[in-house]
Order: sequence, then C-alpha cells, then structure tokens
Amino acid sequence: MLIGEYTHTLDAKKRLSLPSKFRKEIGKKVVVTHGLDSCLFVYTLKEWEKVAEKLTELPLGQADSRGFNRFMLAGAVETEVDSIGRILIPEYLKGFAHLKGKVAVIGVHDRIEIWNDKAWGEYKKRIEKQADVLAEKLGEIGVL
Amino acid sequence: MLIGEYTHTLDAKKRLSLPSKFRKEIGKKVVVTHGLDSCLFVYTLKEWEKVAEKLTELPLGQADSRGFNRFMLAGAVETEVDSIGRILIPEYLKGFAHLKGKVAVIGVHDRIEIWNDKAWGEYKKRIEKQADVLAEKLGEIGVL
DNA sequence: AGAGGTCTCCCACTTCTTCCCACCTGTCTA
DNA sequence: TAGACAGGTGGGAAGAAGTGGGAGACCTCT
Repeated sequence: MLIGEYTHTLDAKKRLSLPSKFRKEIGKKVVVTHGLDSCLFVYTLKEWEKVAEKLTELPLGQADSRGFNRFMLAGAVETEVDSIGRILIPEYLKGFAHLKGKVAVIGVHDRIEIWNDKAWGEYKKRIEKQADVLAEKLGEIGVL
Repeated sequence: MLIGEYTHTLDAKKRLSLPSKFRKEIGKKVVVTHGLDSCLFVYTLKEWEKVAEKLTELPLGQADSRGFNRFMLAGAVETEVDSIGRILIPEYLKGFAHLKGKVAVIGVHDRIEIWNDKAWGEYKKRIEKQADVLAEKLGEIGVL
C-alpha cells in the first residue's frame, strides 16, 4: 500500500528519488502521466493497465471524454526506475506540474502523486480546514 | 480493547512509546494518520485496511473525494513498532497535531489517539463541564 | 565529419534513520 | 524497607537513503 508524504528534490538532471518505502511495491518500471489538480500521477505497470482500460471504456463519441483520454494517455510515459530508486521526469510533465527543486511525493493507496512543494502545502491547508466537513462524509461512508 | 489514558513523551527523534497495555493488541505494525480535533489516529493494520478499502471506492472524478483521499491516505504512515514498543511520528503529522514533549496517548476502543498534552487537558475540561451541565439537565428531568 | 549538447550509468559524499544498549524511575513483593 | 523487575526515556553507532557530480556514449546540428 502506497501511503505517506515525503519531500524530495528534483535535481538539475530531472531525476527524482522515490521514497524507499515505495520501492518494493512499484517494481522497476512505472508510468508517469498528467494528474488532476496540477500534479503528476505515477502508476505501477499493473495499476496503469487498469486505469487505461477504464479510460478506453469511456464513450468515444463525446468530445470531452476524447479530450480526457488524450490528456491521460497521450501524456503518459513509461519510465524505468534506476538502480537507486530514481525516475526521470520529462520536460513537458515537469512544466505541467510546475516542478522545480523541492517536490512533494505522496502515496495515495494505488498511485503516487508528485506535487510542486508549495502547491501541495497550500492544497493541504485548504483540505485540513475542511476537516470537519470531511469528517461528516467519513461518517456517511462508515469510516469513523 | 484499547482503553485508558497515558502521558508519554515524544523524544527528540520523534519516537513515542505506546503504553505496554496496548502492545499485545496492536501487533508490530500500525498506521498513523490525521485525526479529528487536531489529534492523530493510530490504527492496527487490520482496522486500517477496512478504512482504506472504503476510501478507494470513492470516485476519482470528484474533486472533494480526491481531496478527502489525499487527506486520509497521504496523511497516513505505516510504521513499525520497535522492539520495546515505540513508534515513529513523521514530521508532518507531528506538526499537524502540534506535538512536542508531553503527549497524551488515549485508547478509544478500536483505535488509539495521540494528543498534544495541553490540548487534551483543555478538551477534557470542556467535556467534563458539559458532563456537569448534562448531569444537571438529567437531574431536572429526574433521571439522576 | 566535428563539435556541442544531452542522456545515462556509475560512484561518492553527507545526512538522516534505525537498531541496539544502558540508565532511570516507579512499583510490587518478600 | 530494600531489592528486583518492568516500563519508559535517552543516546551512540552502524547502516541506509537521498543528493550531487563526473565520465562516457549517443544524437543532432552545423
């Protein structure tokens, strides 16, 4: 299970260390793609296949599902994890998520997300403020 | 069953002893995550899996369920209980719950809660006052 | 064809984590 | 009351993880 929050740095060569806790789970190849809320999604090959399948099930006739498909699929890169657990972030994805220097790497169960550190900080603040609203929802789905 | 209230210290290395009474119940791995009212929740792996499963069923398309997922999952850490019953509290969770030095560890049936000692003291006072008020009301209607 | 730039693989350094051991304190028992 | 034991706290050392840099190969552009 991929959970937790880590701060790593994207170096001059666009390399990014993945947290050592994730290494065993992810294997040696991952798929990086455009995420939602201006972050990147990183999937294991296995998870990616599931996602891709779901995407292709979307009705091709609708313009916006075509768009979403292209957004997710065309933006995806299969990349190897190097010997010490780093991946390469292509320029266009780096630009998309405004990555530079400090970067937040977060585990969200079945995928990893990569955020600009500041953006993540602000996003988190927003979410934490809504904690009581969230709590109600938690109650609704029977978590708490 | 996890019950009782204990005061322990979070040391310089972010280690926290769990009460020895809890040791048998919790096993050797636990999940620590954001709680409500600025405290942390500690779940056993078993309990946590139930929570995580429910969370992943939420639709990816909706912004608030994404936020919700990130809050709970990215905010969580799977951590090992060391040979003498201590766990590690990551920096961001330590910050979230304002933990430093003295810390209240509270058993709440199926999870453990970790509070800033002062915050817990004040919270408890509030609750106790409400208990008095409640008791009075109960008295008025002839229950006590 | 040569030069410049980029990508990749490998190595080294530094910092943080993790494991282990020792001490202290409070409690229970003899 | 004294000793022993268990639980809680703290610190040191070995190891791992994260970061950065260099050399060589490959590609491209002139």
